[in-house]
This record gives sequence, C-alpha cells and structure tokens, in this order.
Amino acid sequence: MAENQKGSSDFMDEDGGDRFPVGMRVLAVDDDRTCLKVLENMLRSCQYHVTTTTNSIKALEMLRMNRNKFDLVISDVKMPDMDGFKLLELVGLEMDLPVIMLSGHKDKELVMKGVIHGACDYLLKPVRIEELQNIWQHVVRKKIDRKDHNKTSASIEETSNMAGEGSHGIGSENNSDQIIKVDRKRKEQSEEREEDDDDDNRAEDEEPSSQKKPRLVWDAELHRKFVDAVNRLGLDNAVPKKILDLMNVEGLTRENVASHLQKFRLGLRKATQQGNQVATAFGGVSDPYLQMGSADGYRDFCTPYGSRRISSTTLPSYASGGIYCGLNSPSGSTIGGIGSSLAQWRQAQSQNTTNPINLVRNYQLSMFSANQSSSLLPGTPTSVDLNRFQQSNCTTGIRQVSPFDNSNGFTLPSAFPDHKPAIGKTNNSLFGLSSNHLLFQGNLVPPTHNSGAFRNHSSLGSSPVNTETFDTGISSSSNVSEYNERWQSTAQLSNFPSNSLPLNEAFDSNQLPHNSVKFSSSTSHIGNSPADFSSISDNAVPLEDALGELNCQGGLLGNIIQQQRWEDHKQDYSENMSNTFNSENSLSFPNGHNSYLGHSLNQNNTVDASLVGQMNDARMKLNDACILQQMTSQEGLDQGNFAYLDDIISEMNKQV
DNA sequence: ACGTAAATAT
DNA sequence: AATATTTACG
Repeated sequence: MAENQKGSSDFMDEDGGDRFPVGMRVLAVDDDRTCLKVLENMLRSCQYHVTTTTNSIKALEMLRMNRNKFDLVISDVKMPDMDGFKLLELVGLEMDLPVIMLSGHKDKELVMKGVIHGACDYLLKPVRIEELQNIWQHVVRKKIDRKDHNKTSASIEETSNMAGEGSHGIGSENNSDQIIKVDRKRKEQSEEREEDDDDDNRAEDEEPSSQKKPRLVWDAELHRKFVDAVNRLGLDNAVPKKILDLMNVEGLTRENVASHLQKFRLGLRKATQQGNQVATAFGGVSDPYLQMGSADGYRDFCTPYGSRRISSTTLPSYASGGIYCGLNSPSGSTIGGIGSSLAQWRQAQSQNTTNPINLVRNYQLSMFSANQSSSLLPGTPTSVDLNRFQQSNCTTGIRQVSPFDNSNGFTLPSAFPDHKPAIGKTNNSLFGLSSNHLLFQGNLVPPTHNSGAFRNHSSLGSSPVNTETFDTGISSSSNVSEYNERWQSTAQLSNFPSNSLPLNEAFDSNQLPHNSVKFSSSTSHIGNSPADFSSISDNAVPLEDALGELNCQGGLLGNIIQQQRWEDHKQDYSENMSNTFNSENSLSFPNGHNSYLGHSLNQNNTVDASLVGQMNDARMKLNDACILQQMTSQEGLDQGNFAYLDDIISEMNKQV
C-alpha cells in the first residue's frame, strides 16, 4: 500500500489526523523470515505501510538512509549480527524513532533491558493483531514528548509549527524572529540500500517521527541583531551564549549563534587576509578586483544577480584614476563629534541597519578587505570588519533572499519599520563622519547635475541598456545628460523591481537628512576627463555603511572618495581635488544600488577594464583609509594615526 | 560552554 | 561546486 504513504505524512497534523494510523510507516525486523512474514501481514492488515528486513544491520542502514521515512520500528530481540537491543539503542541514539521490541521470551530481564534501552513497548511473540493495532500510539507519544522537550529546552515560539510537526519551523514572515524547531539527530548515511522483502521506498514525505532541525536562515534582521550583539560585547567577549542573550530571539539556540559566529569570524579572517594581500599588491596589481573575487571566496562580487565578470586580461592599469580618501580630517569639529561613545555608534548602527535601504545595501554590497585593521589593532575588530562580514553575507544572502525580490516574501517596508533616530545626529558622527560627506570624485564618472538623476525610469524595464558609454575609460566627453540617462537606466534596470518602491525617491537628496553620510562626487578635472558623477546617499549611514557604499561605488565607478573634511587637507594631498567638491549638483544615489551598476557594467563588455582595475584600487585604498579612520575614531587616536592616513592618501595620489 | 571540524542541506 | 547550517567532539 504504497499509496497510503501520502496520508502518513500528514497523519500527525491536525488536519491529517483523521487518517493517521493508516499508512504509518513501519519497519519490521526479524531474522526469522516466517515470523517476519506473519508480522508483516498483520501490520499490513492494520493499514500500516510496512517495510521488512531480516537483517538488523540492514535495518539500521535503511533507517539511516531514509531518515524521516519511517515512523516506527518493530524489531525482534534475538538476531544475529546485531540484536534488537543494539538496534534499539542505535535507533534511539540516531533517530529517535519509537521502537517496539518483539521477543519470544518474557524474561523480566529482557523486558527490562528493552525498556532501559528505550523500547517504547515490548511485545511477546506470538503477537496478536490487536496489539499491533495500537502501536501507532507510540508514534504519537514520541511526537508529543519531543514537542514538550523542545518547549522546555528552548522556547519554540511556533507552537503551531510544532503541532504541524513536520512543518518547517522558520517563520520568516516576520523578519525579526526565526523559529527553530524540533531537533533531531542526524547521522551519517551509508549509501547502499538493500533488498528487503518488499517495498521499502517511500516518497519523501516529511514528517514522520524523526526529522532534522529546520535550517535557520540568517536573514538581514537576524544578522543585524547578531552584529549588534557582537558589537556590544566586543569581539573578544562575544561568545555564543552572550550573543544569544543579547539577541533575544525566541527559538534561536546557542548552537545557531555559535555557528553563525563561526562563520562570522571566518569572514573576518578572510577579510583581513584579503586585505593584506591587497596591501601587498597595493601599488602593482592591476586587477585586484578579480583577485578578490576569486581569492576571497566572495564570488559574484557586486554582481549578485549576474554572473558576468570583467575579464582580467583586459584590465590595463588605470593611469588617470586616483583615489583620495580623506576621511574626516583629524582636526575640526568632526573630531569633537567623534567623541561619541561606541555605544552610541552601536545604536546608530543598529538603527541604520534597520533602515530598509541599508539593509538592501548590505545585501548587495560585497565585502572588501580591510587589511590594516588587524595589524593596527590586533584583536580589535573594527566595525568595518563587522560590516564586511555583513557584506559578505549579502552576496550569498542575495542568493537566498533577494531584498528586491518580493517573491521571497521579503518585504522591505514592513520588514524594516522605521526606527526613531534615538541618536539622531549623533548617528553619523560616529567616525567623525557626521555631517560630512564622502565625496566621490572620479574622472570617469558621468556628469550629473540633476539631483533627481537617479530616479526611477520605469521605461527601463528589462531591456538591456546601452552602456557603451561606460567605455568612458578616460575620454568621456559624452554629454552629461546622456550619462545620467544611462546610469539611471542601468542602475534601474538591474536594481529596482518593477513593482518596488522607488527607493530612489526615498533617497532623493532633497529629502535626505543632513547628518547622513553622503557620497558626492562632482565634476572631476583630474586627468582629462571632465566626467562628473556625484551621488549622495543621504541616509544617515554610519561610516560602516558608508564604507560599503564606497566600496561599491568606488569599485564600480572607480574613483575617489573624499570627505568634506578632506578639503582641509586636500591641498596637501592633492591639487586635483580642489574645487571638485560640490555636493550641490550631486544626485542622490540610493544606497546599495551601486552594485547594480557594477552588475550592469559587467554585463557590458564595453566597460573599460582599466576602469575596473582602478576602481578596485580605489576601493581598497578607500577601505584602508576608512578603516583607519574608523579605528582612529574608536581609539581616539585620530591625530596619531593620521600619518598613516596620509600615507594612504599619498599612495593614492601617486596613482593619480 | 566553546571552538573547530565534519556532515549535510541548499 | 560552493556555501551555509547543523552536528559531533575534544
């Protein structure tokens, strides 16, 4: 009756309860073929789905191989190779399935042994069908026990899920909480499945009595909490348990956190490593972009939706591009702002992360290295690191849940309720970035003068945008509007789901708050490309985020980032920078949409490879600088470390 | 309780 | 095939 299977999977559910015993999947084990046959027939008559085998070892293999494919095991006690007790023991250990022992002897000892080993019942041989008709109760009992256990051990929030048992316990509905469900043990699986007497295969229904823990997905919100917790604890004290407490997420287990922490640290490590590599190649490598892409394991860098990449072979070094990373100057009012406590920063961060846009960005941005972080402040992960991790996630995250893909049930608006700017302005002052803007200056960037340049242009649907203009390399004298148009289109094309809200609108510079980090690049006069590209993501983005932003923009548009503060020192570092900053004509560029540009670019072979190379450099340097900046801020060593920053800048200048 | 590595799931 | 998560273990 393989047909009944269907029902068996639901039998536990409220609704499926009606037919429950019918189709219950039973594995009968007995070395005595005759007895087995008899048993089988009786079980069948009870409407159970029966699978039989005369070999206990084989039985175990079958169970291991078909986890969740059996609801109950009924086994003879005395068997060669492996007796029923052993089987019982292993089953109990590995799959927590109800096991009924069968024996021709009623020795108290044996019965006791069976019970001790976890047998849920001990039947004496000859078994009467009446006895078998009720064995399903053990399945139910088991299930109930498990349920209770879970509830006590970890507050499983989804009682409903529990009821459903087999259902998946992750309520992704509310981004904030995840639910973990029943746990089970998993084991190795031997791959062979053998003959048995009759059928054995099952369709893969889901929830018999044993099942694995549902996979927890670390969505942005959850991760945000995680990062927040880690931040609060400090990387050194951030241990699973503490993090778990801080996160305060129902159903989340320490293991979950530990696991995530593991990955997190790994990401951190990689990041730093990568950073070092980059540092090494600082002046030479022409295509760090690609290197990073494959070297650090973060594939699809900036191209979460696409796979096309720019060929490294076509990446000549970029001569005219340069990067100026003038994080806030060591002097100036900003510094005062920097005084904000880490706590504040954290708050800001969390707030920020809460922002839909940021979230999106996080998902999209790729992570970049921050080499110096470790060397400068050993053991003191910087927020950049954390961010980096987040970013790394985005790459993969996108795969699972695209923030832009409504089909995933991931809804930006609802998922990220507005948070009151408890810290308001403080928010951005974190790293002295408050009220400062990161200026993006690049010679390759298209000129823009309309603040609304990046607004949605629905017309762009899905058709490929002409991006020949991206070939700008250095020449680019194409007219501004055209550029804008293209950028817009391109960006949009890949960025905004047709039905999504025009995030752009939200970021219209006009509507943006002041204290946010901004990226603005204005006409660049460096080299000979009068290109001008300015973007402002004015959304109270903490440095961390700003970094991400920069990474993307810098990487894609390849250019220079500068903070307003930079002005103070621009002369010292670069003449080119002068008067290149005007955040006025800048257009708002929605956070996180930069990567799309990259994507678009990638899709166009027309992109000037050199640009990419340069962008990478820029990005990396920017990173370094930012990190430094960050560290400085955190450590209050602004002045002291500034020298370093200078170096970085000088380095960048050289390139230019 | 931790952290790391192996096992699995996607 | 590469990652992300879950488990097993010391």
